[in-house]
Amino acid sequence: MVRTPCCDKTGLRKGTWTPEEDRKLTAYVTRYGCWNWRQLPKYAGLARCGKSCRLRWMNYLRPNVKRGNYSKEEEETIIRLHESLGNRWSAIAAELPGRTDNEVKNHWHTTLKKRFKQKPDSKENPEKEETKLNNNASHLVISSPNPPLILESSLSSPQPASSDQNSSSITSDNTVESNKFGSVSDDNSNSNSLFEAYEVDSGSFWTEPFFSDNYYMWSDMWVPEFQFLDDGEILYPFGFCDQLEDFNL
DNA sequence: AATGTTAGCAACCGCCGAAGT
DNA sequence: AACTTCGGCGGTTGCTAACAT
Repeated sequence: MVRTPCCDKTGLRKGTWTPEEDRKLTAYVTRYGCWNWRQLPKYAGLARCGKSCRLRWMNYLRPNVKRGNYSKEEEETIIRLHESLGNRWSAIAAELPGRTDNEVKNHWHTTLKKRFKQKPDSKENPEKEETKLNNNASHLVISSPNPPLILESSLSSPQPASSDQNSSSITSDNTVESNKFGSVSDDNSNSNSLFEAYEVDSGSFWTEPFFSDNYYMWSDMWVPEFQFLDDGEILYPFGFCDQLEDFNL
């Protein structure tokens, strides 16, 4: 079987993303969604392979991606799930709202593994114990922790991570389940609040991100005035959500 | 201050399974 | 059934800032 290479070796950029590339990708995905990652860079005006765009969006640009220090609870969750699941980083990350598999993996390798090694009774590469995987369902039931955990299987499209404010996650069957981190914060001052407000108002944003009648018109697409801050945060413009609704997104 | 080493993280690579043709 | 395409995943690499000498 011959597979086409994921990257055209000629003319495609590699390496660190520039703010301009971030802006283009964010603007495009925000408006049109990720209808086809391989085709997307062409329409978004990016000299990147689709995989690179997907990775950048999922791990960095996507709204609600939580960055910065891990809480004690998050670290304990990673350690506990790693004991149960092994290196199934996407499944572990699914239990940590806002964290990506890449970030969880990095944190494990850079921090937690060393700490883990210091404990003589810890298992470095534990067998995957008693994981029951239902191939048809979206839930993975782990019977070792008590109470049993129900993990979402990896989602195929950009899924808004649950907000810190409501400490809940949206399951694939559109039910909302509270997560075990529990504490509800009243702090609405963080920079994600604008986007989160939009998510609440428009459930179709992630499920109907693409309208086919003019998706090809990237050259005249509306590009909001994003501000990319030094720490990686993105400030969405005032009225951004209203404008999205005007586009029937 | 200069150089070497380490840690942390962003990004790439290659493989796999699912879905489509 | 065979092949192709795509999204997703985990392993790995390479860059850079921080730290040590």
